[in-house]
Amino acid sequence: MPELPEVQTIVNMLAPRIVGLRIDLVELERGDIVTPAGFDLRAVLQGKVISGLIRRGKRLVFTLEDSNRFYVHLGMSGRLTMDALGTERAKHTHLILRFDQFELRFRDPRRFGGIWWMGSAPDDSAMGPEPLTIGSRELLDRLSRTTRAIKNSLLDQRLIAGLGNIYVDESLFGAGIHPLAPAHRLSVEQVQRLVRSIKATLRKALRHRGSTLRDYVDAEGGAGAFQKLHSVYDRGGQPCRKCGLTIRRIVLGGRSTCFCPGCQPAPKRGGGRAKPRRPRQ
DNA sequence: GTCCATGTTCTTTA
DNA sequence: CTAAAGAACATGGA
Repeated sequence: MPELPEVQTIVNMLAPRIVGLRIDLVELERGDIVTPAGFDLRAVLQGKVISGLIRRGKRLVFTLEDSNRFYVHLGMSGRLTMDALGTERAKHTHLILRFDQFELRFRDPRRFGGIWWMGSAPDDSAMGPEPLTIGSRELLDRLSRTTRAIKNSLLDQRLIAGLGNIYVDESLFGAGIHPLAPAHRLSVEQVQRLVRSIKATLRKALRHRGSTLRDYVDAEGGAGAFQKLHSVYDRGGQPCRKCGLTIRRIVLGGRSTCFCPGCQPAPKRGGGRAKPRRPRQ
């Protein structure tokens, strides 16, 4: 469900409210949402002060006063909301952090999300660079190493972190690039347009507090509004807002993919740039 | 009953 | 061996 704009919206609302607060009580209703398995979250969280909250990719990374960290990933159906004490807890609420004036609830019916304990170790995850600050040179370099379709490449969090199905489709539309175009065959100009489109798309989505298609809500339970402005995502069969042709929906890597056949012409066969560089050992 | 869903990871195939 | 494609995970809504 939540991609970079949705996760950032939650962080923006949450951080000023919880940084500096002490976790008075930890209630873990389902232990199996915690990684590593069997880890005693209450033992390391209860009584601690939260000293920081940032977004990295699609993760919400919490720092404690003792420099230990953990992150929440919302998966497909996860929600992280601030709720009044004593109010009814919705089904599938798996973790509650109680503060003095309210509580933070993690709810996730499908349980693709969860809590990951990071401890104090440096972040050695293989996550790719942030899309809002990546340079076109760096993206070009990364794309040049894979023959996969650009759509699949941009969904790979190790290549670039934070984009999901919605914002990849929207960004490719903005750049006029067909989702099936092989990543390593994109021209320098195409990658420059792509980086500009990714940043413009994400910034605009952030201004509208993300996209709500079914599950996403912000930290106060409110919906986003960017779904009303989507150019292609979830618009298969409808007319393109730019050229009027019918938006097409195909399946790529098991994910629905929407694009405009007029604005995003099919990739040329052959030609293009050199073969992908084999990573040197 | 069927199909589909904003994501990630493990397994299988080439 | 590696890279890429496919399947699996769990629940709910149309």
